[in-house]
Amino acid sequence: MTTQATTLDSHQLPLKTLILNAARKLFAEHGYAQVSMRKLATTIGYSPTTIYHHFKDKKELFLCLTEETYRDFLQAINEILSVSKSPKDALKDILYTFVTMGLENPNAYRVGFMMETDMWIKDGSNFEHNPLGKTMYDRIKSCVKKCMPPNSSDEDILVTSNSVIAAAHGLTSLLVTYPNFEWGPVAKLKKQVIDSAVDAIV
Amino acid sequence: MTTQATTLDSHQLPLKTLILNAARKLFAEHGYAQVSMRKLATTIGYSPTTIYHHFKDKKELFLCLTEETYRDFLQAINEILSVSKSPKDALKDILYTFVTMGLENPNAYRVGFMMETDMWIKDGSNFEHNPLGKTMYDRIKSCVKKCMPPNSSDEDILVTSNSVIAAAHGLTSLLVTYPNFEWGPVAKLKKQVIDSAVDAIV
DNA sequence: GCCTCAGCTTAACACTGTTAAGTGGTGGAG
DNA sequence: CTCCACCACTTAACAGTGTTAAGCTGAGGC
Repeated sequence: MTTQATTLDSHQLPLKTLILNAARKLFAEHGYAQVSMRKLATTIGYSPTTIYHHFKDKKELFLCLTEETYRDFLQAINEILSVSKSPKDALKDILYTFVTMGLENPNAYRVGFMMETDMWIKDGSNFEHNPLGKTMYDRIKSCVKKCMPPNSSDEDILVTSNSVIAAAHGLTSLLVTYPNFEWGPVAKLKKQVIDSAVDAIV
Repeated sequence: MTTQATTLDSHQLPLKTLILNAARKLFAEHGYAQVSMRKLATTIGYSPTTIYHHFKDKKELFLCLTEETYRDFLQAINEILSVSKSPKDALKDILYTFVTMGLENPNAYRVGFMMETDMWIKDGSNFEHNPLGKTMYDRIKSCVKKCMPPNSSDEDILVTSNSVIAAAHGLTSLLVTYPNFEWGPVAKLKKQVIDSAVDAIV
């Protein structure tokens, strides 16, 4: 560990982050399935096997990028929450930022929120299993709670929170999946989707 | 064409539909990437090459199934519209059915509405390029239009229609992607998402 | 009986993720 | 200075993928 760091730092850059940077770029440009370990290896100028010395397999490499996505989203949410506003305004802000960040970084969004990793990665590693992902979800939920009457049941809070998230996610995933469709003015769309979801809260 | 039909009908079943049936089942069970042409071939008792005599490649096979999905959804929508109701009730019905059908047939939904086929299938074959998919979309849009004031602008109609669709799609895709997450009572969730989206229409 | 031809198969190509085994050079010990 | 250990890295291979060129086979028409 320490020896590795010294050896590599003296040269240029930890190989692990070099791999991650290249992978992020390639995945974002071509998509997960289109990037082979060999291609990734040649773009960084190493043999394929070298990657396997830093990541168990292609999935783990992919999950490292997922982790980063969750971290970014969570940080954005925390920043919004740190600036005190009315709960509804904060919630709208969060959702708006969520959608905006997703559209700015479509591949990160896909990786973090649109891939049923359980299907191919047996040991479950979705947002629901990731601490950062879960924290993110809980932040939104507790913000929704603050928008609701104090005597609301847990079930109502859960359902309302999930409804609001579903609306925001629906918009983002549609725009990310079909970017060329005639969606109309995106800003208006964002506003309408988020407002109608949040304003529907009793 | 005709000779093929006679030859095969005399035996049992057109090979093409036999392939489609097997593929639909396998894709639904294991997912697109997990089903190889060889596996598909062995389950129907033929050599892999035989499949290529009926479908240009794996993508085309996949797109045939997509087509079926759109057909099913469109038919359901048409049936709802044929029973005359208030536009808002019809719209809610349509969205509710849309979500329900998606949850009942997750893999068909994924195939039809969650895969950015443009990314891997160059000659564009998403719902936006598919006549049935487009018709489906237009049916919903015209139903939304009927829910709005008669003097609404085209842009408003477009945005409102897309907002409503985003909400329904968001819920469906979330439940399909993360079926094991604690979503709360699904029926309630469906109702809340759809009602708040539709009732937000001015 | 022979020819045609459709339906199907065999065998191969170029790729994929992944790993066992090996290489080469640098750092430290004697 | 020599030798050894170790570690970053590579080569070569395995088993699997989508796909296709070429060949087989057996039934129908002349």
